[in-house]
Amino acid sequence: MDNMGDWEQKNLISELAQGLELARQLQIHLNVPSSSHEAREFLVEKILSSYEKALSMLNLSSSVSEPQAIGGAIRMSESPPSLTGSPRSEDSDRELKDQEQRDASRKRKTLPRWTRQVRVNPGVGLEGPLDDGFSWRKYGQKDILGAKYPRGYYRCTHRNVQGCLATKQVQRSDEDPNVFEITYRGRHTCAQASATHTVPAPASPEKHEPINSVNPAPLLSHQPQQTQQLSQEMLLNFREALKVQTENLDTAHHYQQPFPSFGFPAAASTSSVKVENQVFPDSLIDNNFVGSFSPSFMSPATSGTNYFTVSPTGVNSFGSVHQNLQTSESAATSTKNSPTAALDFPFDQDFDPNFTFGSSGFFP
DNA sequence: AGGATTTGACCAAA
DNA sequence: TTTGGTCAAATCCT
Repeated sequence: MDNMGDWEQKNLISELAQGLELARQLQIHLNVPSSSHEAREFLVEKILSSYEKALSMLNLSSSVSEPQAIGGAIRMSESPPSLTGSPRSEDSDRELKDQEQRDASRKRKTLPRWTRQVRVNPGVGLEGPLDDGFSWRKYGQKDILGAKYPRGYYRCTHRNVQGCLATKQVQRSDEDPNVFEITYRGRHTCAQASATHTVPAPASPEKHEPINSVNPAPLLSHQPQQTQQLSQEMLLNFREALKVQTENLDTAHHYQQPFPSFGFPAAASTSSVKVENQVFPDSLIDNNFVGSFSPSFMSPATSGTNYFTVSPTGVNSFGSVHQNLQTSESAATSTKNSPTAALDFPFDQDFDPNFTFGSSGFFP
């Protein structure tokens, strides 16, 4: 991206101003014994997210790793240029196939990737699918050598139409089935992403997605097409349920990457996110506390790990109930429901906070 | 009917 | 040659 647009600049200023205001509020709260711990926590989170968001804005405006890759070296071969989304013809398809694959490979190398680990608490039933605001479509599943569970591959639903190259891989941990490693690649360039950031669309409260694929019972039903944003109400609830504990707040040095989106299991009571490859801003949880819808960022865990826990209560707030638990482990390739759960999270979309958690069969 | 998911095959990187 | 990632036809679900 080039320069920051006016609106971006305004957003940045507004974000910083908000952070300031929140800090003041926090100060007030600190002096008021009656103020609840939770309220303070919210404020802290909100502040962190405001600043993180501001940083990311700055970062995005100057850095471009992904976009560049996309537009430059990589070229979009994906789909036909047409934005209509019309499927390409078979013939041309064939012809393009080779090249596309090659390009894809190149992309593989070029696009930034980052991994997060999300822990889901089994306790509650399941997770509902939360949407991160992005729509993901599963395009493959593969058994990975040495891994107990298959890895699910997801790409942005708008790939063909808008050339959005964002993809993610969801791998359930062998050791702890409640932990999912989500690897994101590429930043969302689709309208959805931008739309999200700018204006949080009203989300449809129901976007629940089935979360897992591995459940014995195919319950899922909804598809990821959902809309992306959570309603404010949901966000609030969610937020309340979430507690972010940041261990390292260094904000990292760079927020260069887009945020991954990960889905969150609804049921999860707790989830921890860890950024492994560098620098990502991790932010995450948004707090909608003050009305801003902006997603918030958690702290980047630079080296650390960010955990965010979702209390069961929170889960309930989402209300999504998908109980699809499958245990599919063995089924290596069978994925049943896709996890595309997108949660619209309050994550910032600017960053691409997409968080979708696809669960492909992960939950027990 | 349209769109998403499943799943075996294909391809490239390691 | 092996393994991971993607494609795409078949199938499933709304």
